[in-house]
Amino acid sequence: MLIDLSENYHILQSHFIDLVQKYSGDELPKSRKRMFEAENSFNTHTNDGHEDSVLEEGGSPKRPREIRTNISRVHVRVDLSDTSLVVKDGYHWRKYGQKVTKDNPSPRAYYKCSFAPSCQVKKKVQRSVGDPSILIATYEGEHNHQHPLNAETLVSSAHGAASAAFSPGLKCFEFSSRPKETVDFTNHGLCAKFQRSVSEIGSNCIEQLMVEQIVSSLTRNPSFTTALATAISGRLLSHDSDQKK
DNA sequence: CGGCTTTGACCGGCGC
DNA sequence: GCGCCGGTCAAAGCCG
Repeated sequence: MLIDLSENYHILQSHFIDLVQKYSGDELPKSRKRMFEAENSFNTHTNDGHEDSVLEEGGSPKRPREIRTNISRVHVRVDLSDTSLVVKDGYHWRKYGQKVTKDNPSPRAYYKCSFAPSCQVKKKVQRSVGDPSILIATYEGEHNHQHPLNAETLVSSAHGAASAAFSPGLKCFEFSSRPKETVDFTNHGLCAKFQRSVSEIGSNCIEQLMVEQIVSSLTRNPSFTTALATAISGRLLSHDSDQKK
């Protein structure tokens, strides 16, 4: 399992590097290119917790900027008449700003997690330029507390995009890498219903992406690998002692 | 009264 | 150095 996890991680990493190289040319407008690079640099740290950026390896060494972690994006379909920039994901957010950005006529709202004072997770919510009925929520960082509504679910252990995917109240989740694939979360019930929704859509691709997201999240989490290694070694030790008996 | 939203001001990074 | 722009701050206002 560990080998599989590790291989999947490296496959994902090489795919990502390919994408970065593909889009690092002059195809994007300068402002968007900058945004693209900044956002991707947040996603390119290694699974041992170091913040080495793939872009920094090949790019300019100057700019020892703050590198934020665990960027994930959630797309939520809302009523067009609903002008509030609110994405209900179960967490408690405090709005601290709103701004109209250059590349989008609809304002962008800025939120901080207010459930725990020490939690530094931020969220940006803005309507999609192409489809105003879709709200794009960008999450930065990871919560250092359990989910307020369903601490018993995967949410408390999965990170980043995966935790966003399992958050309750979402009407729709969209993988950032595949903008056209959406999963209906209108009904409550989380994982079981999520799996049912996936099968209803009949797309193995979505399931595969989900698995990849979770694998990526778990392999990034050092405590998960430590716990897994401890569990395996404990099981082997007990198996040894059983055999000796 | 406390928590939240609104909104103009301010700050810092980046390109020219 | 200057201007643009995204992100953040903080005072004022709103609401339960």
